[in-house]
Amino acid sequence: MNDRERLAGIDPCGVERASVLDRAFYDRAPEFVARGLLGRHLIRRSREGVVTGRIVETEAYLFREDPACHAARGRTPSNRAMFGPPGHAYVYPIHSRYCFNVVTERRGIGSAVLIRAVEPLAGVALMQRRRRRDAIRDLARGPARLCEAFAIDRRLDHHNLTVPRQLWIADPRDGIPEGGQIGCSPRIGVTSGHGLLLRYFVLNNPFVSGTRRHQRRFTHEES
DNA sequence: CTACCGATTGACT
DNA sequence: GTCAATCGGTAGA
Repeated sequence: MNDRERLAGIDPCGVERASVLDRAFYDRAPEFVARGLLGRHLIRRSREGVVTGRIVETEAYLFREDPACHAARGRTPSNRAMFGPPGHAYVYPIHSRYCFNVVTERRGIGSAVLIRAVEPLAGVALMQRRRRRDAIRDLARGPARLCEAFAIDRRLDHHNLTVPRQLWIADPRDGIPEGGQIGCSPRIGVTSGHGLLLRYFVLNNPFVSGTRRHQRRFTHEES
């Protein structure tokens, strides 16, 4: 980056550095990060082109008293990124696919936020090619579909999301209904920790995953 | 080494 | 709604 670019706040890719979510954003409890990510834009730049999507569904995974969290039984070679610095990616394989998380809280605390769905914005044709599917609603509705559409795999495990390179999340929010009300429910697919309401989603957004049953809003009074 | 399993998806009734 | 494919990670012999 030369001085002119530095002064303009522009990196060599032409992206405004100020628009990228920074370390401080991720260095908080995962419940806050999960809610705060709704409405932000996920951006993936690769040799094939650029794709972007609005984050509409997330899930928090807690370091303590959360049996569904991959860090619950300590460090393993596979979950190492979870214990690393906040704002880095934790990408792990499941059922021969991938899921993408952002690491939260300080180094040594194994917590993260799973990005479950985005609403496609730019690069729809590229996403359709990667997914071998035309229906826009199904391009990134679900964590593994999202990874396929955005070409996210284990090579991006540990990737630093706080610089605008390959994969990052932009600061501006949009697409949240008036009043800022968001949905809250148990997490999808987990075999434990069902009493925890750690899934967050944009209400009435058709790009949120799950069936109609999953779109029901829970309150903290019910189990 | 083998056995088991999952934060999923897509096809099908 | 149901169900099976699929394979890396993990635990245990």
